[in-house]
Amino acid sequence: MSTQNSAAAGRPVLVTDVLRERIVEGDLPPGTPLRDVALSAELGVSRNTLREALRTLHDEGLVTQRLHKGTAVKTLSAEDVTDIYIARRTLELSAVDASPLAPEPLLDAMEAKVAAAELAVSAEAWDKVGTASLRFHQSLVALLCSARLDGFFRVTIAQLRLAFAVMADEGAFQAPWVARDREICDLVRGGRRTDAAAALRLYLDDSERTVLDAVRANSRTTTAPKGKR
Amino acid sequence: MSTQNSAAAGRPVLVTDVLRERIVEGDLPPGTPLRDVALSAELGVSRNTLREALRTLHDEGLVTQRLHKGTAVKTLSAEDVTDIYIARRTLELSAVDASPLAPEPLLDAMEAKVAAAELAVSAEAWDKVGTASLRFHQSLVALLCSARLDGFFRVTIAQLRLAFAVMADEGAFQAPWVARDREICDLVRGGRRTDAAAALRLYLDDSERTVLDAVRANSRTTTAPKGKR
DNA sequence: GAGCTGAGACTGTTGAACAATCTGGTTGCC
DNA sequence: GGCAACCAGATTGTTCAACAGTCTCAGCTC
Repeated sequence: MSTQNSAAAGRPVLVTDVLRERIVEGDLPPGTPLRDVALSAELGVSRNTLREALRTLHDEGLVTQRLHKGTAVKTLSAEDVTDIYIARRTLELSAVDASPLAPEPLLDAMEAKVAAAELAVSAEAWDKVGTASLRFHQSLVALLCSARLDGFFRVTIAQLRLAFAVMADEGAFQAPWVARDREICDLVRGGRRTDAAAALRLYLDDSERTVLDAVRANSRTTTAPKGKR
Repeated sequence: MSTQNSAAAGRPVLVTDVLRERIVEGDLPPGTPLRDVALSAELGVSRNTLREALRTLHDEGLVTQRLHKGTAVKTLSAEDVTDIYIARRTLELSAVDASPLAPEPLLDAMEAKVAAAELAVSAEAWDKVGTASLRFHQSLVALLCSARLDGFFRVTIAQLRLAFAVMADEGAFQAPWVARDREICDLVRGGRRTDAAAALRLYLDDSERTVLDAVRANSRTTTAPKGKR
């Protein structure tokens, strides 16, 4: 039902998309080895095409490749998380700073993302909330009007989802984040740049702490007690 | 003497490096078609390996790939240039802002890059000056202490060099930029963040204007007068 | 029980093959 | 003579089968 064959028969870009989806959705948890013979058979493409897809995912930082040891879904280290949050602070705070110059449609799009996240919360679709919230932050960065920064941020956020995948996302526990998204969004729309930046900075600090705790807890359970592999 | 064969026989990562070097150094000017059969023979690798290298370069934005039309060295548009300079402003200005928190060795490294650029100027090695100056800006972004931002900036700068490659880099014409690099570097080291940011902003504005003019002039000469392909 | 050895599995890379598509020139028609 | 259809060569996208190099682990020896 989940791992159907010939799901992506055809273009290699589709294979890449399928694998990326499975990875960021947590279907393939961090550490999972991606063996090309098995995967190429499962997806109905040749080994060469699959290897091209894996290389793209490697360039995006979603998998690790070691010579003659193959490919595996990347396990985020604590250093990775702090690195990612430096990038988030840099881009998102710059975006808030540049928000007065942003074209109106982009601000509308940003507001729409917050509304979507709030909708997911009220519908108690907890598995969708995290993604919806990240979409808001993506649309925040979009205020900078740089396709390159957008692309970089998208990849970075995808990597961050690797950490989310190992977190126990226990329902209503996520709702407060969306409320803070709304607060930041409204401050930006109201032109209160300094306040928005302050709120965003606190948000990112708290978020980083949460993710770091989860990653550290996960690294302990997967290395110390059980010598798995 | 220049296009030797078996120059990169071996690993595909080496093939990628060789091609990237040739592209950013202007050896392969923008628009040059990269035909895989010819290139794979020239570099002494198989077509499959070469195609993997081309895919990586595509992910880095150095070449364009269109279905059934193959790969060609990317020609930077005016939109690309403004996009790149938005990214430069975002990252470099953030770096200046974060410079008080940067570890001392990174500040030393930054100063060393400026010194290297000045050395190239006094040696009148004009072909090296542009690269040396960009290395200073790379080391400036390094103050942010994020490997991901470093990598993104490296790729972005490599794309910018596509524009440099089509510019007539006529010698001493480049020296003033290095002097301004020195000014910015000293302001950063002196802890005068605001002044450094102002100087950097003016620098980037002027630089963007120069590159934009060159790109626009180039696009006119390659489309309007001569219907060259 | 520690260290060596060999078999099997997997990866990295190659070369050849084939279908789909693009390009440029030629042919035929008006 | 001009224009459209068309055909052939070239190039790309993708697949397949093969082989050498490397890693892993079980079994053997001491």
